[in-house]
Parts: sequence; structure tokens; C-alpha cells
Amino acid sequence: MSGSQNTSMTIGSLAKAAEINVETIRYYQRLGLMTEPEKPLGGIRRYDEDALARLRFIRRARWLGFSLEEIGELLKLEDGTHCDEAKALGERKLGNVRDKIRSLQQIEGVLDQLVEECCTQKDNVTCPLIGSLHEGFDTATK
Amino acid sequence: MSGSQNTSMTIGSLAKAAEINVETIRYYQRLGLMTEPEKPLGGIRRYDEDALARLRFIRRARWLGFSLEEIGELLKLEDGTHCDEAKALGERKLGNVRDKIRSLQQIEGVLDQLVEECCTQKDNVTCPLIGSLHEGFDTATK
DNA sequence: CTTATCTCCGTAGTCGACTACGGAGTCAAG
DNA sequence: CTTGACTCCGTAGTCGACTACGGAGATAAG
Ligand SMILES: [Zn+2]
Ligand SMILES: [Zn+2]
Ligand SMILES: [Zn+2]
Ligand SMILES: [Zn+2]
Repeated sequence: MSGSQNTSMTIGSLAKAAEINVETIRYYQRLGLMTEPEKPLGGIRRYDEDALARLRFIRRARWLGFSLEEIGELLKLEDGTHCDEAKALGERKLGNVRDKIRSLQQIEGVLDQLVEECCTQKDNVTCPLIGSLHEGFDTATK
Repeated sequence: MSGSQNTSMTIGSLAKAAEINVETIRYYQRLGLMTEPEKPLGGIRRYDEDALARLRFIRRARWLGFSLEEIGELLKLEDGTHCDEAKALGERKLGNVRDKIRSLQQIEGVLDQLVEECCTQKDNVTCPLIGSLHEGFDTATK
């Protein structure tokens, strides 16, 4: 798979398809995350489905909190000739992801509790959510 | 609680106590998140436990993923009489956090599988991790 | 053929959250 | 009293990730 059909797009339609700014694509090209296709002698570059897939990959990974630099490493796995290195990288990234999940779950727990406690006592003048932002930092943080 | 003892600190010792950079405190003051105490006529400003508590509040909220602007809102609710607004803010954050967790778990699954498949066949020249990277992410991406 | 709408490319600006710098003033230990 | 660390204050720099601008050339609809 990863078939590069000749569904050729201009950078503008690629941007639209990926729901991303044209300038952002150029920026990714400057960083080496996307390759610039050949320009047909004073013409306009054309992009295929692979470029779109790559863009979606980048956007998704960004949203998940990977930096563009990390995404670059992730994308280098593409050459397929360095199984050992690929595995090492994959494992490291997996570790990162699990760290992020753990951290977010911790935050989730705290926030959930705060929201639940909030507004449970109508008589009470002070909001428990605000109150615990003042206190519980040490316990929740570590 | 929130007792303002006369444990007066300079900005330097406040920074040390809060494990934060002096410049960051000044920055928070510029943003209006911290108030600058009065300066005793050509002297040096002194900070009390309340300032420290407020700094901890800010750091904790930052850790929970609130932006400094949101923290400003949160701090305006400090009087504790705006329970509903505080709760809404907390619930929105909680939603954000849960979305991120779901997405990370999705990518965790994919990465985990890829790493497991990698290098299981020594004869094979192409790395299965690499090969399935795009497809795996495509399917996982939706 | 003529516009209107891209594309190309380099440079520059923005935003959030800090972090650093520099020079004058202040305080405290020796 | 001197010396060295700290404070004050304004401005400027950094970093990551974009986003905008401007002018020249390409392309497509009418
Ligand atoms: Zn190698
Ligand atoms: Zn409440
Ligand atoms: Zn209100
Ligand atoms: Zn492999």
C-alpha cells in the first residue's frame, strides 16, 4: 500500500485536503518533514496522496503532543533499512507516550475530583475547587 | 487558613521557596497574576506567605494544563462565590484531558504492536515496523 | 487575451511563556 | 566603610510552532 496515485494536487488543494495552512506545509518543508516535489521547469509543484498521508500523520502526532523534532525522528523510520534503530526509536516513543498517558491520568484524577467536589454544598460560601487549588498541590504533584 | 504571617521574604527567597525563577515572578506581576507589594520608600519589596500560596496556586494550575490567561480567570474566582463558573472551567479542562488520553492510548496501541512485530524475522530484509507504520497509523487515525 | 486566482520564495511578524541583560540603587557581613 | 550579593526596572532575546506579506511568475475561466 502507500500507493502514490497520480491524484495530483497543488499545494493549495493539498492544504485544503489536510485542513492546514499552505504556509504550514512550506514550513514543514523547510524543516525537512515534508519533501518538496520536483518543479516541472518554471511550473508548479504537484502533490500526491502520500504527501497528504504524511501531513495527516504530522498533524495527529502534533495534537498528541509530539514536537516537530520528534515527529521528524518518527518519520525517519520510513526508510526501512534500520530495523534495530527503528525498534529502539519505537520503544523510546512508546515510553514517551506511556509517560504522557500516566501524567494525563494523574491530572484527570485531580480535575475530576475537583469538579465533583465543586458546588456540592450550596450552603458553603467557598468553592471547594478553588480551595483545593490552594492546598493539594504537593500531594497531587508527587 | 491563608494566614499572612509576617514571614517576610525578598523576591529572591520567595522565588527559591516557590522553586521558580525571579524573572517569572516579575512576569506574573506584569500580567497581573501577582500584585507587587508596596515598596518602603527607596527600599526593597517584601513578600509574605500569601504571595507564596498564590505562586503555588499558579504552578499547580499550570501543571493541570491551564494557560496563564485561564489562571487569571481562576484567580478572579478566588472569592469562592462563583462556584458555577469555576466548575465550568474545570469541566472544560477535564474534557480536553480525556480527549488527549484517548488519542494517546490509540497511538500507544499502534506503537506497541509495531515494536512487537519489529525484528521478529531475521531473514526478512524489510522491517515490519517500517512497513506497517503508514497503514497502522492510517487505520488508527480513522 | 484578459483577469482573477493561485504559486513561489524569502523574509518578517506573532503568540505564549519565559529568561536574560544592564545599570543604578540597597543591604548586610566582615 | 567596603565589598559583594541582591533588588529594581525596563527592555530585549529565546524557543517552538506557526502565520503573514510582498512581488514576480504561472494557470485557468470566461
Ligand atoms: Zn544505521
Ligand atoms: Zn465550586
Ligand atoms: Zn460571576
Ligand atoms: Zn524492525
